[in-house]
Amino acid sequence: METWMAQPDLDEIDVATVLQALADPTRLRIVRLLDQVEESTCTALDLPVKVSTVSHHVNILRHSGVVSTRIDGTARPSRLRRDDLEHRFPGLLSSILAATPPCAPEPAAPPDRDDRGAGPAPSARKVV
Amino acid sequence: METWMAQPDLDEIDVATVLQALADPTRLRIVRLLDQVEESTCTALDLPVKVSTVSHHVNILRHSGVVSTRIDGTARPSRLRRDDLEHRFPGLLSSILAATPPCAPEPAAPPDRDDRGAGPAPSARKVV
DNA sequence: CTCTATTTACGACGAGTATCGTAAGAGGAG
DNA sequence: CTCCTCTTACGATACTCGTCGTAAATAGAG
Repeated sequence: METWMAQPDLDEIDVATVLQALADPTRLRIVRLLDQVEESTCTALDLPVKVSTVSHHVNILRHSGVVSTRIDGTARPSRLRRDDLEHRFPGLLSSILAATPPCAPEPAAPPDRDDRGAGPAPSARKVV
Repeated sequence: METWMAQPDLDEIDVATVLQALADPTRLRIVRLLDQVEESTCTALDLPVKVSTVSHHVNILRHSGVVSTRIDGTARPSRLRRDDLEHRFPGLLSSILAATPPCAPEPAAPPDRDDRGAGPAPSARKVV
């Protein structure tokens, strides 16, 4: 039987907390990496910060409900809670991952350019 | 001809900047209010902070690309850039607004400090 | 048992920022 | 014109938080 670390239940996930968790660049990068490798430990993640800092960020991501962490001996591999987040906030995580250019290998065609319908066009208006 | 304040162009909107803008509770509340009233000035928004602070937050929201501000005499009514955001990050803003109840109580984050718990598997994920 | 590798808890420090009060522009009313 | 309201720019302050180094806890290997 696999053991997991404590994490918020599905209906306990707060959108404000999730946004706060995803607001940090390092944490957003962790989410991007986990989107690619599916599962990884703190030391395996290639990040420009120390491992203790990575552990701190993964904790925040888990407490916010973004990732879940499994206990495997001394290792703590984490993965994205894709289905949970998609069920709770449909389209949120997917749009964030799709819109992230730096490490995204362009999986599919970018969003079609349907020439905005009613959006403000700053260039066509007087801007102060 | 309407005059608008400077704002980032559609393809200049960065998802990390947007997430950082939406991470603040006061700004998220502003977004919620603008979702209901469609357009409002800083003084008209009912918020527990001073007007100068509201203006500061609206500036951040505009620079991140979340809202656009019109110049109407001395007034500066702002509104959500719904179509732009939907076009750039499909499903992001809508999922956030859908997950945020209009009169939601302040989410006091429960101090779930049970990190090393190695507790039972989360009920949402049945593990072996 | 000892030894080592992995992870996290704990302070501590520094940068970023949310908030405020005040004051200065800007535009409408009289 | 003057007066008033709305908005924002500017410091100043307090506080959150991202980062680090160190140490403790855990589990596997020898």
